Amino acid sequence: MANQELKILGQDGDDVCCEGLATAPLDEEQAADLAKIFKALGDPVRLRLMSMIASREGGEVCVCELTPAFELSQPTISHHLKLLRQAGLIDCERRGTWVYYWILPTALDRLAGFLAVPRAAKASV
Amino acid sequence: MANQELKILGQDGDDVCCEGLATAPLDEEQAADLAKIFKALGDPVRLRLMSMIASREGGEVCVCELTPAFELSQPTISHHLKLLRQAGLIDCERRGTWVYYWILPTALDRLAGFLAVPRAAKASV
DNA sequence: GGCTTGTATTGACGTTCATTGATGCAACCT
DNA sequence: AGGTTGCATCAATGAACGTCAATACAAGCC
Repeated sequence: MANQELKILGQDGDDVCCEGLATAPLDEEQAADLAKIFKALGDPVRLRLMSMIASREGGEVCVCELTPAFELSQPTISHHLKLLRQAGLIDCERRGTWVYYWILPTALDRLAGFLAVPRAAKASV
Repeated sequence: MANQELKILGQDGDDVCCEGLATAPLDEEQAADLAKIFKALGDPVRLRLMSMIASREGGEVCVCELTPAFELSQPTISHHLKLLRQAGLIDCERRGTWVYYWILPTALDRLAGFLAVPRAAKASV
């Protein structure tokens, strides 16, 4: 269950993580990889899921606590969780009857680093 | 031309920018606002446009330099630039015949700050 | 004025996405 | 074994998205 996420930025080979948005123009492959992750965050339900999980004391949340927070069907929440997992943003584990999700902070850190604009590029504002 | 972007995070009123992803669960409105911005970044063409503009010496790029970098029609590039502008990520100005685009670093900084996960939430990894 | 070049907008089309009800699978309980 | 609960997958549908050709608009040039 934990081995389904996509190959993520700079896991090996080309290293997207350490290059900022402003260091050099992205090539098509880098852009496609990153776009998948941003797209995963580009939905209000998924952003709320992320924040619900990330802000959780202990770092883990049971699906049974996430689903009732939305006025959406259970399959829909399950679908969004799957997309976040495929983007490498969260992971999960089954423990008995319940499934627990947690954030993968490394992915978030890489995104944050990617977005941080070096001072040079800020001069024009 | 410069006054069309959406009302952005924490421009006034509710302040999304200073709350991290992990500080508290997002409410629906905050999530919807942020999702628009992440969605704007969730396309490879738009990410490449962003990096081409951001990595540009001087911080400004003419559309006439962006369009030929893609195997896409000129209206398509124009459409993507419009979406980025509506998300508050870039702005533009017409100077004579040409239109120049530049990055709005504040928006990127806010996103980066939002994604930076506090140490507490990282313990579980 | 009319012509040319650069950019934005419109309208249409095919694809992808979010959502749901129905169903399947896993784990517990009696 | 049978029943129940938690979660994932499937198949279908309507909405949103990316793309383009055609067109419109803006600015410079003749």
